[in-house]
Amino acid sequence: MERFELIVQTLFESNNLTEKQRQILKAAVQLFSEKGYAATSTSEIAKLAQVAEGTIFRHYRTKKELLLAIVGPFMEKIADSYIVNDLTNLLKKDYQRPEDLLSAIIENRRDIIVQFLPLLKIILQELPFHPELREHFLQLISDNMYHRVVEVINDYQQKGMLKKLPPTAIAKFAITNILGHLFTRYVLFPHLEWDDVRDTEQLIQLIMNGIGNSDSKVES
Amino acid sequence: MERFELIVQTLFESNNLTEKQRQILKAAVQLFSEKGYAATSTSEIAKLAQVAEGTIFRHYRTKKELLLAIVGPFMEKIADSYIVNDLTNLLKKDYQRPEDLLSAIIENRRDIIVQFLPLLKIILQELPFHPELREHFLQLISDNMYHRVVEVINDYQQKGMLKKLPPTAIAKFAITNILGHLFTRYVLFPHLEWDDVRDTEQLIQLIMNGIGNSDSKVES
DNA sequence: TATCGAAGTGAGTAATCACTCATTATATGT
DNA sequence: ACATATAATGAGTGATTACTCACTTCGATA
Repeated sequence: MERFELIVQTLFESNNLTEKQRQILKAAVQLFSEKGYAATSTSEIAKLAQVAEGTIFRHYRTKKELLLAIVGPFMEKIADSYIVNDLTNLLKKDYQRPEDLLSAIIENRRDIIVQFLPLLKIILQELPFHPELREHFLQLISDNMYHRVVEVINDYQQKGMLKKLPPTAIAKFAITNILGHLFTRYVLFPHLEWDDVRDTEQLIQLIMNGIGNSDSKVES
Repeated sequence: MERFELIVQTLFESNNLTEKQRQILKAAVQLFSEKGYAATSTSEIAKLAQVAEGTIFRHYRTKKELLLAIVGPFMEKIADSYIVNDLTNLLKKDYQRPEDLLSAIIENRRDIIVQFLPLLKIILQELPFHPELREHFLQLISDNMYHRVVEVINDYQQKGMLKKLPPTAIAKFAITNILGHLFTRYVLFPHLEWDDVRDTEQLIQLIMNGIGNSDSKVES
């Protein structure tokens, strides 16, 4: 199954969509991610979806509603189920060393980014221009993820495995490095040659040096 | 002087522009950064610049040429003079401790980002859709900055102040953290309350823990 | 098989798009 | 003051935009 089809299917599996509706969503995801929302016309979408232009407006009253019909469910479903649940599962496994948890998180995040890259590009592109999207996004993070992360960090700190810095600073540092790495790897320079195994190991080591307690430091 | 005027003046000080031309560039920078390039019409630009729409096309044959007339000089002048020269000056000062150099770089980068935020937003927005811009950008970095950075890292490593990791890994780690921090600080969540002094100190400490040699480690 | 609501169509809408061009205003050098 | 060039204009261009609507097709149920 091709890329955009997989995205639409994963994202709208619960909804029962018409064949034409799925084609519209698929075409919209592709064109929005390739050309940007504003630079994509509804006639283009209709043409690529092999659908009359009127069919688009039967299901989505405006072009923006089509965008929200794609981005909204992604942020709710994916950001909610994938990210939160998967992260929770990761945290539940009670990795003995924080670096093991880090490693699991990175691999998990890598899969999501690779699979949903086009959707992430759309969101990154449109977030600055739609304040309601930004707030929705922020709320998802602060409501669901923030407390869990702080909890886990506290836990590791009490076990003496993390420096006694403010948990928010540790979280921000780790997230910045993980997302920064994955962003440069898959968004900025995906065509460069990468040694993923080595890079990941190096990244974890650097992060752990930053936040880990010296007593249990990893030897180079 | 207002924000966009300052940007245009700084960027085109050497060129002798007509008053109308400066108004056009100023309006274009504002609208492109606020609404995005594709979502901004030439009639809007003309209206905001208080200029006939034809005047725009007297100076710039197409809308895209207007975009390149803004983004190109920024990348050449600013990225070349500001970033490269300032960084070179920073490096020349031979900061004894790498954390002092880091601190200076962060403050320097902060000023640039704050001053040219609208232009940076335009570039971040349009980079994915203009391969020639991306290559130009990449070349500027790899040609001018890469070697200098590696040199400095080597220097500090030989003085025993940095871990003997590959200089590229150290550079990537430091850059990721600095840009990641400034990005979240000024682009993602500029409206949140920040304690810049404390945050910067904390960031430097975390970075130094990651790459600094344990012998000369900063005590918490 | 008849019925009926939903799905799909495509020609048509006014508005707006980037861009042109003949004309007018302004600046400069002599 | 005059000539010449450049800057600026704004009405006008065809193409394209998001979107509408009267109509046809489809599919399930009775």
